[in-house]
Amino acid sequence: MKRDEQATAKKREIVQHAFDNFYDGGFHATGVDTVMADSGISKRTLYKYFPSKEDLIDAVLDHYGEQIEKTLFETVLRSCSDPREQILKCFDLRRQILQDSPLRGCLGLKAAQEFAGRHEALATHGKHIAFVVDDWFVDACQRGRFAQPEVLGKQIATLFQGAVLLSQVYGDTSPFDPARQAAGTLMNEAATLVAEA
Amino acid sequence: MKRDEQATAKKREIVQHAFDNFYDGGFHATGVDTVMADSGISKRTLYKYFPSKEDLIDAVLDHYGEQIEKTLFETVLRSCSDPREQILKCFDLRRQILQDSPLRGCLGLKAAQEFAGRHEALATHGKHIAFVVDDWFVDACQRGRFAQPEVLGKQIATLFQGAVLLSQVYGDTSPFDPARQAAGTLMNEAATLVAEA
DNA sequence: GCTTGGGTATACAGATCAGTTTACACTGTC
DNA sequence: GACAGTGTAAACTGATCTGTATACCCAAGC
Repeated sequence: MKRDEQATAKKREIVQHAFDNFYDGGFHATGVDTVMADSGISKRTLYKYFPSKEDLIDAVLDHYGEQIEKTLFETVLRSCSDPREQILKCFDLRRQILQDSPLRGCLGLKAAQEFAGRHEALATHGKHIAFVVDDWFVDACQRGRFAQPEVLGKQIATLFQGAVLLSQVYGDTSPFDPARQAAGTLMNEAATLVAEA
Repeated sequence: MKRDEQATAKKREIVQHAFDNFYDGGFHATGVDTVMADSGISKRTLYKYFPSKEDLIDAVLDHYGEQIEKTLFETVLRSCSDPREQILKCFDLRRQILQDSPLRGCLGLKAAQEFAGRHEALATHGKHIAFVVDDWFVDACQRGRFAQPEVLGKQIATLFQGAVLLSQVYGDTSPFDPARQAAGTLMNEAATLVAEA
């Protein structure tokens, strides 16, 4: 393996471990030593790739954002073309991703919570992911030609984020059942309104 | 003022300040020194009333739980008798409580997030408040004789908690608008199902 | 008026954590 | 085979945080 390939591979590996460590233990409460021990790398190497803990957290949030955008939304867009089905599939796929570790919630919101008023750059980075989710559902509702797509999109996004959150509280993904069903009901209602008009 | 009265008053005062400090800054990231400085008390006094930071956090969570149960739910129950109106009023009142500081989210969920896998007692205490919210909405839906009250109650609770959460992200309480509206739509639908049966 | 409980101020111990530095080992390239 | 780049291991600095201990102050109650 070439030097630069090795470097990016190592970097990815560190981010992957840090991702799990921060996700499970929180950003403040998890020390860089934990990440080091878990990744099996020395402190010097860690600080070579990531000049500060802040940089590492930033990379972890990027990784999470990509997971949401690529693994969730892009997969859903490829799987079917009907916006209504896409929205419901979003609930199913998010639930599946969360299945193995339902206690973790949303890392973006976790960052937004922990860094609010303390480190605005990282808080904003975390919030950005929540905005992406909101926007995606609004966009899907517009493509589906529902009545009041902005309102409906935000309603579904609220159900979606609420289900992720409550999965953390309940320790399982059962909150996705009523949330997904509610999304369906709201879409039916919005479709009826359009048909009547 | 008698000694014991003074003592409980002082304790309440400390809890009130600690409540704001932890709410704004997080439990891990906020030191007892911050609480001391903000309350204007010495470290010795703090540790006389609360033998450890854990005890202080526990008292703060109790305070928050009481605020939710008394200031929110009991007030709503007194204000009107129709369960449907009570549920909608819940959204309005929660929004009003959050109005001055919409960035804070739910303290119970904050505790559940921060202490998950690190301090189970406090994590459970935080989660308990979320369960209370869930149960209250399910109970209200049962009193309202809606179809599938358990499902509807959990759907409304998901919207409610999601709105609190997204208010934090958006920095204002605007997410309550679509969430409240969605709760109304879902209740209409459930009432129609009952009427048809 | 003296004691006693409650208070402040502050220094301190012990732990933890971010980040730096030093010393040393391995490996691909010329 | 020398060398530069990359890695580990580990000691160390300085800051921060929880919790304790010491010394002193004030006001209520007998």
